Amino acid sequence: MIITVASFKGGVGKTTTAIHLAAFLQGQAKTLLIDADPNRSALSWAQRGELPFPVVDEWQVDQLHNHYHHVVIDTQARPTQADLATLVSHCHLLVLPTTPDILALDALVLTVNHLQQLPAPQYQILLTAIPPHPSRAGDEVRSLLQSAHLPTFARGIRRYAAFQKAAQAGVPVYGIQDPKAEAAWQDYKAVGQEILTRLHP
Amino acid sequence: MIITVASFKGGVGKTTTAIHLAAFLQGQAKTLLIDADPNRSALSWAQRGELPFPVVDEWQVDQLHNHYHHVVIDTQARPTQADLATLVSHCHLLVLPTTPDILALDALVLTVNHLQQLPAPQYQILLTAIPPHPSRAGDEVRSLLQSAHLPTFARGIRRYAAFQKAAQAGVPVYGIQDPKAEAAWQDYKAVGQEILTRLHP
Amino acid sequence: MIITVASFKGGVGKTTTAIHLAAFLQGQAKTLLIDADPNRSALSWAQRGELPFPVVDEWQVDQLHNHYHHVVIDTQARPTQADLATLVSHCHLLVLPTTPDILALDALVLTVNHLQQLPAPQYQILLTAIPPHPSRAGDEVRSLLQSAHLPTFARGIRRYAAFQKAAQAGVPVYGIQDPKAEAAWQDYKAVGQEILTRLHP
Amino acid sequence: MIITVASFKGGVGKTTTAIHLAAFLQGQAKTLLIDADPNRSALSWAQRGELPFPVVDEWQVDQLHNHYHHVVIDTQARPTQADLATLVSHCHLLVLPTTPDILALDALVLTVNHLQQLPAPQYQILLTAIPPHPSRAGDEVRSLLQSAHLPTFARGIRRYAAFQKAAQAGVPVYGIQDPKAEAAWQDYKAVGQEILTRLHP
DNA sequence: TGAGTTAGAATGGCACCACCCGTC
DNA sequence: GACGGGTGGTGCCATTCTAACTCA
Repeated sequence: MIITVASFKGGVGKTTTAIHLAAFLQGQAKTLLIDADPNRSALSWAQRGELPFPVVDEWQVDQLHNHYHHVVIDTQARPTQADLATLVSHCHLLVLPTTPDILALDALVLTVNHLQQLPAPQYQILLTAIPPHPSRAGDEVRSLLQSAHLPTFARGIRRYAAFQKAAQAGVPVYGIQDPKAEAAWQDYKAVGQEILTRLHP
Repeated sequence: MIITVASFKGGVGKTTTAIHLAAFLQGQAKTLLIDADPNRSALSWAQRGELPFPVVDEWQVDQLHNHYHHVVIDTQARPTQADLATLVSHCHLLVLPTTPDILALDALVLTVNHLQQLPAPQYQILLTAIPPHPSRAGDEVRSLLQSAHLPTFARGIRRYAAFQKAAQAGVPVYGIQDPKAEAAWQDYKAVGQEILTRLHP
Repeated sequence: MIITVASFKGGVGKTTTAIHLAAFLQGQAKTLLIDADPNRSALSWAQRGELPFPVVDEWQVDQLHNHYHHVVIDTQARPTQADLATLVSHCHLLVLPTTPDILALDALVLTVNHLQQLPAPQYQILLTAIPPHPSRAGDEVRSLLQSAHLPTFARGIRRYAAFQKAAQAGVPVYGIQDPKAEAAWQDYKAVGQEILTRLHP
Repeated sequence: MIITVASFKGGVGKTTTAIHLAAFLQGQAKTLLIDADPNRSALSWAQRGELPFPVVDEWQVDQLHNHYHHVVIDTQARPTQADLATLVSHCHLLVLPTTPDILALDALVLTVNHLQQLPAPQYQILLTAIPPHPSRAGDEVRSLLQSAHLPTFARGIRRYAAFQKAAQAGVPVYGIQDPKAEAAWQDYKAVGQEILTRLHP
């Protein structure tokens, strides 16, 4: 199973999402994370600590990826139209993380417009960095997306300082000392479940 | 005076910074904002409401920019090394917004490394989206940057929902109804002052 | 029903206990609190704000107390042996608040020794200001008291800043703005229940 | 030098203060602690373990106290006006421990009112059982006392479980095994220093 | 090898702040 | 429109338990 994570805009938790989806899938079967983002964020995350799956850059892929059951790809931000077509055609699901704010939604709309010109694109939008109650930004954006009939994960990822600590420590969020680490990990586990039920009903 | 805003990573408040620095400079003299980001975030911000200065894309620049005293340029994310050289050589100050988190700092280091290979680059780092007390992420990252002798604005921009509302309303942050709108605007005004005293001591 | 609150040692929550037991009983029937402590703590508590029952000093009692169903008496600290005998013989239950520390227990032992020389004294010990987990001071002292066959309330009162705020505001603890106000009140409600089931089985 | 410790209200650390001031003074010269509190808390403290100075009750005083350079007296709680006059006139300094809460302050005000009717009373207020950060109860009460021009020790005594352990073990706080024992002892040492500089400038 | 010492995990109370939603 | 209640995230501290580590 190949999961690609992409977004037009940076800073929306693309790398965090790739890492934690890979961590979830690793719980099911051998998983590989390919860091195709020129910033090499996922690689430096892995370098600072230890992740339960290997992380490689896109040049090391050929000799490896048929040893793995699942592959998660962290792509560069702002893919071109052509890039998008390639991405979509080579994966089972394209995950589009976005924060619940106007600027990110703007960029999301551009991406989706491009996607919908492709034949039967498999993609799903993931709301990330959702601010805590009483902000309703998360709910508002979700219902907005749903009313636009855009495929969105039912579960979103809340904004927790635990994710920052995890990035700093170089581990998945469940590996750090934080009162909200468990809740943060549950969010990604729920999203991982949604992916599994979508692709293997 | 030409101010360029750039960053390797998206989602760090690049567009917000460009808009509010332009709003500040407009208070001194006629100012133009050039939106050179392919996402056209600044343009869509302007389109949703009204900004006190004109916003144009990079193709409309030639016939305009000598009518203006100040020009702020919102560049695309992830400029190449060559792009950076061009940006730096054509402006009086390069502003590098960054959020106080590891992933953004990673990208910042790449940018700065590139910059320091250029002759006498004029740039300054701006901390944005600083989480509220009791988080000390802002202070920690600032002292980290200072201990690395990187030029950093003394004032940072705090994370306020008011900025989201401003983006949605298409106005600068002082133009919206929000208890923290004033504080948010003060942050950018202080940064604008720092720029003025740096460039016109 | 007449409840007397007494202790050899001050600072163990005697006044707080008297006030909150009266507040609980007021929920059942008309209740009067008599402040017989020379420090007049209960009266000054009532004066700072508003309590749901009247508070009077011991000189105002005669003309009043037959209008009330329940009477709670806050006595002075360090009653003499003779005082104790009088107290016990004129109430249905003597409540002895004590904090879970050695110095308070010392004083408690003196009180209890005196009490046990009286015929069939009705009294029960209430643990107050119990420090939070992981301190086990509360549990340790409770089992110590039980192993000495001293009648002790099953529920203790935990140490919460909410009680201080309540004293300052002049209201019962449920009347203030504090995240732990509800838990604090539940403690006293449970103790009140224990009293009711003891006296009206 | 004769130091008397008194308070209208119990449970504010009167005995703990007397013991630790005596322990401090013992470091300067031979010191005697007179336990005049009917609860005999200091005596039972001494009995449970070993203190570096003798503790006697008020009946054993006559034949002893001229052998000692310093004498600390732990008085009973709630002295009458007459008691207070006697206490003040027979000591060099009256130390009034109080916890930073409204009920204790109430009692303190009564004491101070009585004191100020005496000629040139030498007394100083000591804040005890100060709750830890982030509570600011200690600071608030101290500035309140200072704004009322009441003589207050600059250093307060923080609330530490170490004091309970010390009482249980029958030793001064520095004699027990506890991570905060040293900090607790420093608090009293600082207060002792303040006394010395006040009385022997 | 055993005992004392220290380092870290876990827990809970607390204050602060940002945010939304009522009321006045 | 300002103000207060309510909610939730975050950091900090005190405390205890456990585990590792040192020293005799």
